[in-house]
Amino acid sequence: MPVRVRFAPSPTGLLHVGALRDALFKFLLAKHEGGENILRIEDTDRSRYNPESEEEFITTLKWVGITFDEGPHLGGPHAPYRQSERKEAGIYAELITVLLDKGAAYKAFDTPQELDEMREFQQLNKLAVGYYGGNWRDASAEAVAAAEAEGRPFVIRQRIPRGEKIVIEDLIRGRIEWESDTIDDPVLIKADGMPTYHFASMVDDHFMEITHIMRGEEWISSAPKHAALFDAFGWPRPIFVHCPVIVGKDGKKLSKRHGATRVLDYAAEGYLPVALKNFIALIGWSPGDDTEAMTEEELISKFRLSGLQPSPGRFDLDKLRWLNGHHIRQMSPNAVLDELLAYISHPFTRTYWENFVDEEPIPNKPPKDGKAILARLDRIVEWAEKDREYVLAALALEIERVLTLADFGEAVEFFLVDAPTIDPKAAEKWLTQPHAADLFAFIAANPASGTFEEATAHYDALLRKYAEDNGFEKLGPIVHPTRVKLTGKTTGPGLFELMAVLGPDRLRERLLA
RNA sequence: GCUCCGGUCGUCUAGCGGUUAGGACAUCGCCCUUUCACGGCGAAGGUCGCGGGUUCGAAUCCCGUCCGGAGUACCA
Repeated sequence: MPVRVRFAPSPTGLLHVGALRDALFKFLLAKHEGGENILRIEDTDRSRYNPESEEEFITTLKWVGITFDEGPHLGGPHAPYRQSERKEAGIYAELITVLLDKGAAYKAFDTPQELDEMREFQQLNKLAVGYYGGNWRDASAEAVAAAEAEGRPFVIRQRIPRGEKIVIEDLIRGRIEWESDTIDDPVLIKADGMPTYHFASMVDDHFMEITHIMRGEEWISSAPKHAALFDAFGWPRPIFVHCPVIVGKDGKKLSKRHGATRVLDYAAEGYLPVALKNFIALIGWSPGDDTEAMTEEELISKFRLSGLQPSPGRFDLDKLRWLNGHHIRQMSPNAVLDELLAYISHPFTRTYWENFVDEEPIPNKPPKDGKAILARLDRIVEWAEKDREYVLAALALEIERVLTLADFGEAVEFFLVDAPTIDPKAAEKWLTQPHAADLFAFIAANPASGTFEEATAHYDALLRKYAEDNGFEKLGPIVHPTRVKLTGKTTGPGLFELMAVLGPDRLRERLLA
């Protein structure tokens, strides 16, 4: 039987990294097993419904490269893929009748106030809080009929069996069991006629032939209800896989309060989809050996359910940054430029930086200025149009000293301006050297020609010759002033390479300025 | 309160009865070198939450305990 899994988000807001990990594991499993990955929208809560949310999901998933075989945007043999539409189609109404007829569900007419009082009483008496029968589980048919005749609003609850053990076999955690008496009777159909997750999701999983219910561990508590529901219908139970969650720095469930949890924010900050996938996959999963940096193909070929781990993991931004740098370094300058151009023009990159407020500026440094970051990136676009080869050469020199796509803006800036902004401290130290003017004139008078390699070798030899002729034992006093004059900075690519890329004209112009 | 899940260097992890407890990020040092990176090498960092067992032998199995987390909605 082919593996079939589903990513079933509730369209209430943004797609955050926790949900992404959930989606990623399923995607990887489906790909690895040659199975199917299904997208289903669980929009049964009308009060929390957010119409922009579904688009956010589709955009994010597309950016990150998680694909589906069936879904609302794709169609498929089990359409519709939105629960609100499935409700309209009468799927749940029909099935709840089956349950009612079997006695596996019952109507409950409790008012909200009654429910509140019940919980208050339970709390006061240190009892388990929940609906363990209430007034309606064992109500007579007459009482139910009378309440219904009065037109009183009701919900339909699942009649959890009593006095039994409910056992599930979780693929990651093994056997988990509950006394059924500790499981409360969940609402299956709300007063507005909409099904709850507990009902709609299980029904859909059954009819969509889902083989593995993969979800976050926060669902373990409701697993016995779900198992009991499958049993009540007489349906075979799918395999339960309760994945560990990703938690924030404080060890609590990751939420919007922890800052950048929106996946598209990572896109906007210049993280590569492959790096994000690689990183996210490594929280809670490991290939079993020591490999960590993986391409998407490797991720797919190495992904096994048995590599899943039970304990929650923390989100370590440093490691993401390292991995992102690693993946950037795997790319050719050409591929980097294409990626960069796409990145810079993405609407979410632009809105992110335009509205960026640096909430945690690095001490002693000015806060990050989003608009300035965008301006630098735009310079790359501009130059790529008029001189792609030049930009490519500049990128090639910076690839190994960059962690995100956004970093390229600053890294490459000095190549793309008429005159570099000189760091005052660097100028004070190196441009005040007595031999500086003479040195610069000497270099300007001896331009290189030929290929990049030849030019690099030329400047290498040239500066060494200057050092020798003028009695400098070390190259530092020659190299540093030149670097500051040409780039405005004390750090950056090898000086000779950078000179070769700038070329004789720009060199002369900057040196003699 | 009740129910369940989890617990190996700061962080992510390997480990499945016999390992000097391995790797990665971060940190520090050295090498490379014109700087910054990259890369290479190395160091520091873990009494495997704790306490009992079982065993010749336990991070690994059992019991207890502590701590952390989740659920406890007509949300998912």
